[in-house]
Amino acid sequence: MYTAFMNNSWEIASGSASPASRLGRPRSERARLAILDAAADLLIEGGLGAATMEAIAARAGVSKVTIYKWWPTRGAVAVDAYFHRSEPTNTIEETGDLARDLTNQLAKMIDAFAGRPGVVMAELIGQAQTDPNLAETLRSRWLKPRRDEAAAVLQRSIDRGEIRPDVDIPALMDQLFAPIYYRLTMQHEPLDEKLARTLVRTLLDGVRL
Amino acid sequence: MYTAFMNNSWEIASGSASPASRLGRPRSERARLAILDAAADLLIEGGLGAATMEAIAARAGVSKVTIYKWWPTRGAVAVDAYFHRSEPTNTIEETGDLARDLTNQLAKMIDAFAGRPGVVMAELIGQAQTDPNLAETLRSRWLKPRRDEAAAVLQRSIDRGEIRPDVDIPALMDQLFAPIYYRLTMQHEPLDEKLARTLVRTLLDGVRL
Amino acid sequence: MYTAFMNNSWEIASGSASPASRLGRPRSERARLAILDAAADLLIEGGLGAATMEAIAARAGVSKVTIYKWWPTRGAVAVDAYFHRSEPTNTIEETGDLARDLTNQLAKMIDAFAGRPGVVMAELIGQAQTDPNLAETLRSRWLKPRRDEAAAVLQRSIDRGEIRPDVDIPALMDQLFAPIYYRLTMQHEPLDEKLARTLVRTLLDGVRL
Amino acid sequence: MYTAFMNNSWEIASGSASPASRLGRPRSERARLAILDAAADLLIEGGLGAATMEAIAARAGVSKVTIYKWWPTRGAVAVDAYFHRSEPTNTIEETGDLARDLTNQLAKMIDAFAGRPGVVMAELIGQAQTDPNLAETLRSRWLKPRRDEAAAVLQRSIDRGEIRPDVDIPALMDQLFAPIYYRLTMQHEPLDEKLARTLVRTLLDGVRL
DNA sequence: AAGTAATCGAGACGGTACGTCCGGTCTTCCT
DNA sequence: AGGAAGACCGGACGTACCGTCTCGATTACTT
Repeated sequence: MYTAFMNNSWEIASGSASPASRLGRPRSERARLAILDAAADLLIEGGLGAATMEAIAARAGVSKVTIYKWWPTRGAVAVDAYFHRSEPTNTIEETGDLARDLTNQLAKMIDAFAGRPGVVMAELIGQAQTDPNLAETLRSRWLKPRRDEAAAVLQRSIDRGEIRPDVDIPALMDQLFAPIYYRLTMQHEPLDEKLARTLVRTLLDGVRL
Repeated sequence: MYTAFMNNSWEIASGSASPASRLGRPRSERARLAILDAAADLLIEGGLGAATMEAIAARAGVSKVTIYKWWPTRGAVAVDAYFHRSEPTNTIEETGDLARDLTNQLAKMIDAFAGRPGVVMAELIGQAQTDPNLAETLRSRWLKPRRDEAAAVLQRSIDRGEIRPDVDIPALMDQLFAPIYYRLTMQHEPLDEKLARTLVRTLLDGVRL
Repeated sequence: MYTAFMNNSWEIASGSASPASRLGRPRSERARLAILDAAADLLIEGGLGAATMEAIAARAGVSKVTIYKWWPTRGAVAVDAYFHRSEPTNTIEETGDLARDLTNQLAKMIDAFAGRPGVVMAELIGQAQTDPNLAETLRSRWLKPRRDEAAAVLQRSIDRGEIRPDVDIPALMDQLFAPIYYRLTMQHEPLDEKLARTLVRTLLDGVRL
Repeated sequence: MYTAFMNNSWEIASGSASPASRLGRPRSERARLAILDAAADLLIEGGLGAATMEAIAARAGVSKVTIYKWWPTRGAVAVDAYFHRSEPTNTIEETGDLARDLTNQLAKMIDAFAGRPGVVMAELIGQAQTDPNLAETLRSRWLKPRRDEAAAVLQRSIDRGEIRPDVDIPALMDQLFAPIYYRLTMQHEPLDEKLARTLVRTLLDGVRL
């Protein structure tokens, strides 16, 4: 688990780090940012294939060892770089209208996957198939927050008595989110915002006459 | 497009081979099978990472050039090897009970993804993110046949007047199949046959009270 | 020994070939010439390195097997091709003036080694270091005729009483010819016709005061 | 020019190494020697053909990249390995007797070319026909020192008034040394020490009655 | 005319080595 | 102790030729 690395900023920010960490030369924040920026640039320009450890090190003006010191695999640097650039946009305002709120969240995600960032996310997911650390990071830092948020919206709707109380919430989440990732990775159908409305409507009302 | 390579058996079987193809030493069927078997074995044993061109060549007792002659990338060999082992099982009997038929098909797919073959498929999907040929082959040889079959089942149900005639069939297909691939690749929830029933039920009836 | 192959033209010309050779399809003279021409062209254009069996076959419009049928190594084809283009020029007129006759022969050889043919000969000699067949062919078809001719000139001079009768003729031949090959292959000094005069003069008169 | 590589030991020995060269991990002397030893062994055992980059790397327990880092071609490694084993023996004592001194030097060279080392040298010369770097190295590190030494001996003899002062010294050098290389590479006559005496005698006194 | 035999083109094949790339690890000195 | 520089081993890559091997087609001579 290298999620610890993600918390570095936090550890550094907090003044009361463990006494052991106060020995020797402190970690260079300059190097950390240079690495993340270099990796992010490479990801955007040439995808995951271009973001080799060597290329990142060269571009960041940093030695390879420094990268390995803080991130175990190239996938780890890549996710961090991805979030370094695009994390902020993940909260959503809730109106109380279930269909509208869910549609909004899906549309926001579809929008975030347009263009290069979508390609990069697809490649990260691809890489995660052979990199368990990367998979775990994607789950905990990307998927879970979004699922939790939607699940909360749904739960509140259940509480309001709009939804059958016996539903399988994780399965519902999948029926909402999975098609987006599926189209992102398989490219068999276009990934546009119309999809958001269709998914929510079918989920709520079904297709049976 | 290397899908042409997949059709070799078909092309050869059909009597109308191009006259040019009768010149020179014919392709060695022995080598073709040895390659596919070696690749399939390696995939099962060690995943896509183990199915190196060199390893396949060594195990098949074949030269690397012979592989490159017929498949452009290791992904290409891998899909062919995957299908070489597992293609037959894809048709489904139709009973006329929509829910039952769809559930059966999903359950069959979930079953096919249990164990090593599921891991391999996940890795193939992962690899497809950086290998457009592989992506295209997966779409045309794996996804499409299954989607087409389910779509036909759904269409007949529409014709029988059981389903709203204005539904977005591709989106429905995604709401059925995508969660399976999503759980296969992201591993955030278990992929078991209970999921099949839940997906179909929600799709047909919705969750609204 | 593939010197037999060199005699092919002779064998073909002579009507009374061995009875065994009269069975089956006769050797294609067209292919033989196409091969030699292709090889010679490649030698001139890109040296021995360019005259691969595959390149020769492709350029001659001939299958590789046909070449291997008649020549065992690429060196063999190369010498034959070299002679195919440049053999005629090797006889010399004798005037009876020893110094003049020897100088003429050396000068002629130096001239033959100017430009690309010299480079090709150097490469053939180079290749002969690891190809015994090629070495033997060079000795018997190139070196020996020239040495024999010069040796005969020298012998007649001995008979005329101009030269010490106890000389080591092979060593004399080497002291005349070797410097030319040495400069051709080592390139440490220019290979020009002035060298011919110097070599002959020193050989005849020595350098002692 | 990779002769620079040959001088590494010298450059390192000299105290004035460039400041840049003190950065990073220093070159591994262990690897350098392992490579040269492995190459020399392979040369002796199987000639230049056996001294592939892969074989050298495997035998030296070194990666191919490390070899390519310091030597551009296999010829380059081969010469270095050759000299690594046999360089020391090249100086000669001078007695003041011209014939004797020259004969001694030639005999020493003939002796050095007996057995496997002679074969290897012949192959190096052969390879040099298509490898300009190798050719240059042979000239500067092998031929030139020996020619310079003999030329100095000759010059002193001229100074003593024993030899015609107008002689073409390079041509004389060739008439002495070339026959040895010629017999080494063409194998048309035996290369024994008797040749040394014959060459010197003819050079000094000529053959004219 | 049918049969026999060798040749030829095309091109697939196993094999060896090539020169390169990247991953991870290491060693050195500098800060 | 952290970091930049960079050398190092290992493994795989994709390519070039080699020499061998099928094929089917052609071209003679022999019955």
